[in-house]
Amino acid sequence: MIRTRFAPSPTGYLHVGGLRTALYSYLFAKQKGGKFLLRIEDTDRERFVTDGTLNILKSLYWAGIVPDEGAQLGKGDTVTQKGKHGPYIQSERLDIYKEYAAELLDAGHAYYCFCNSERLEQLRETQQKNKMPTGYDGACAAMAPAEAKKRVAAGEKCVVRLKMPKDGETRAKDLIRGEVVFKNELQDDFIMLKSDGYPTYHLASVVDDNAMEITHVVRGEEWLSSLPKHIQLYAYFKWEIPEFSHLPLLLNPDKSKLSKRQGDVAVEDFRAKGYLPEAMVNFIAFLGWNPGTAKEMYSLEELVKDFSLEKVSKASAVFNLEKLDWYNKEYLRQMPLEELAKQAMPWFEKAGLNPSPNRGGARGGVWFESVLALERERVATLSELPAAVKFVFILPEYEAKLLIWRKGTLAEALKILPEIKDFLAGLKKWDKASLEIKIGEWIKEKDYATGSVLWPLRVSLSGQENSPGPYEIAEVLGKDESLKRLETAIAKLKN
RNA sequence: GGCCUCAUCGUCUAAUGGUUAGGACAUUGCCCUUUCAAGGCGAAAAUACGAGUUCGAUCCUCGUUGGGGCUACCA
Repeated sequence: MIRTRFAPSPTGYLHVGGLRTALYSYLFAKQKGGKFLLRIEDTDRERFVTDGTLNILKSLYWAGIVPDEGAQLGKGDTVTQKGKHGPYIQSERLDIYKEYAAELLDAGHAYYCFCNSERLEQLRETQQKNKMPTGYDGACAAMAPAEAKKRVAAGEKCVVRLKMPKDGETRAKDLIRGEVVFKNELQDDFIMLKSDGYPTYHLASVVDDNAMEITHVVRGEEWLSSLPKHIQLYAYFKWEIPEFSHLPLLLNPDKSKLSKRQGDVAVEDFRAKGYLPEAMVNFIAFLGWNPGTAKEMYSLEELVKDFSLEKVSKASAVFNLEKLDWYNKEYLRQMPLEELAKQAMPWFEKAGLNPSPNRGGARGGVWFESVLALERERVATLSELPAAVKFVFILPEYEAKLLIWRKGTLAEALKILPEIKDFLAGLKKWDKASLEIKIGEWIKEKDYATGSVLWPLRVSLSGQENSPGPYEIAEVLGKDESLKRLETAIAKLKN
């Protein structure tokens, strides 16, 4: 049984890079009929953020990535846990890490270290100055275990370091990169248990991945350098080593490391901007992976079918929003109107536009859908929708000269607008299709240039230079409102 | 500085030891058209550089350059 995990730290929000890591991990597990779990790595008490876990959970669920096991989003926005390998929150597993650390201590694979940060800092400085590789010099490794124990018992502050072999090399397999080789002489004895009793990432993640029976570790490339540490831990514990996949990182448009300074990096920011989860997932999935076919639109289900870790590219990818906009537009167009109305509703409330005014007669709630249909193909995000259709709710202020077609004249507009208004007033059927036919016939009969009628008509109805066509606007506005707006336009021209 | 790692159009990427180096987004031209959007048909745009292997390298090897990661009692 394949088991993968996503193991974020609750330091605030879910990063888009994290979303991709979670996604790839999820896709791989689902494709193989395995399980995807969520573990919370909250071993850094300084960076801990209270609602961090909740925020991550919300973003993950929003994207449709729901863990089978581990931390879950519970009712009423709470964090719950599910599964037999728990707890899945590392701060609740402190005793477990201590036990394993003790085991390594007893076996002589680890030792207490009493060096203070001043000494370590100085050591690092000298090493840098002498162009030496930096790292702990192993000073405390020489201390007799009995003495070390005595000092610990006396309450002296200390950490626990792992003894790393200093000769030969460590070879590891990575599903994306192939074999990776590290020289052991460069490996220093790293800290696995901090002086506050919390484990570092290295110890905690290895212990947990083993305890939670993780078969495939999918994580960011920033972990590649510490892979030898983890391999050594597995070796000392005599545990089976999982398969590793280190994903390439995401970059800013200037190719620097993706940062908050150069734009949004939190998944919740994109959600707040009105991006759809389908678009976000599709876009993120294609940053570093593609099926090798021309197929661009992929639902989460389709990704589960076609995704493959081996096809993930090795090079880091620029996080370029232009394509996200395109994806979002596409999904906005594909979405059933009823669903769009549901999702757009909060945005209209926020904009102070009442989405269900007593308009459109018997059509009632369907009216809102027809309003959205007007502009859905012209906006990139949900958040742009209210402003785009505001003209339906409130006729914008506009200059009289806007009513004059670029190939027409004031006199012409002044002549045609009242005529078309009278003609429309006599019509019985008021839907887009019949309006289009009737008005078309009328124009032909009168032998007017199409634009000389449609332009002023459209501007009268929308009050805008750019807008959807006059027939569809007229249908949405209804006959009374349409005629009223024509009246207004004519009055404007006469002034 | 040291170590690890990566390198195809502006961006995401496809491809093979022999191709007109393909697609998508973005840009742009034309068409459609009352405007905008959409749509249709086009255009421009890349194998970082230098050696080597080879009849032939974008592809294999080495080097250079450039980017990124790590180098924390952060993850």
